[in-house]
Amino acid sequence: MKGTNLGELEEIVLLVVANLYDHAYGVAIKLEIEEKCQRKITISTVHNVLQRLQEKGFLESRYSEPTHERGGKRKLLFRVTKTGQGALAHSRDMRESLWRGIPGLAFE
Amino acid sequence: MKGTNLGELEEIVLLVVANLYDHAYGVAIKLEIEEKCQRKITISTVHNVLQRLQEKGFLESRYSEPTHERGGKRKLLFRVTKTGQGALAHSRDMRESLWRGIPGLAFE
DNA sequence: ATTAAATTCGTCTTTGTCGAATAAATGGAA
DNA sequence: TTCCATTTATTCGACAAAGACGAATTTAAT
Repeated sequence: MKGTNLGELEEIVLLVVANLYDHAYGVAIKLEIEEKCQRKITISTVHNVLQRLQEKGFLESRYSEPTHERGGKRKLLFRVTKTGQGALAHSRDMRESLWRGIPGLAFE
Repeated sequence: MKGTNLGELEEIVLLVVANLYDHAYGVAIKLEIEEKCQRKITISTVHNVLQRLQEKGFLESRYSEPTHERGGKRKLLFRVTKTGQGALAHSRDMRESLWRGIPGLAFE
């Protein structure tokens, strides 16, 4: 499977990065996941996934300037690549088609 | 994550079982995945996932009668439980809300 | 017996998860 | 003004869960 597919958490992280647009970095992503997905997650888990997604070519990153505040070191900002957008769309389309194929009786 | 969450493949298998309604067993599920998801998968992978989904309470199973054909041994037929339906719906709703939250600029 | 359809077993890779270590910036105290 | 405690962030190292496959086993028909 290596490289091509999106894991369950990987997909969520990708979507959340897109949601945060210009402000997607570790802590913000962690908080957004916990709020929008009702799910606890640690910051190291988030960073781990971010790194793998970048290696797969689904994310790219750049450093921000340090912020003028206590401990405000530079952040690693992420953005979804075209490839990443494609993977997300593919995954969504596939699932939508599966949902459409479910006969009424199956869920009664 | 154990028990509660749906892995990427687990979700697909669950949806495919729902698609196949009364005819969901190993081989049929494998073929349906390959056709609908454009993705190669072996029969043992399918069975492995089916078993895990059953242990999690998302699937239930029963044996069919042997079919009257060469080597036609009884099939293990699967059906999505109420719990499974709930997990699928939850997963879908969460992703839909994330998609809605993506600002136009993010994907330009 | 041989062949065919199906499921189970054992093993390995990839993803998911976390705690602890490290890095960089600020604000005070000596 | 130099150091150190504190704060915000990322990286490292280890392990658990999920994904994947080949080989073995079971059961039925020829």
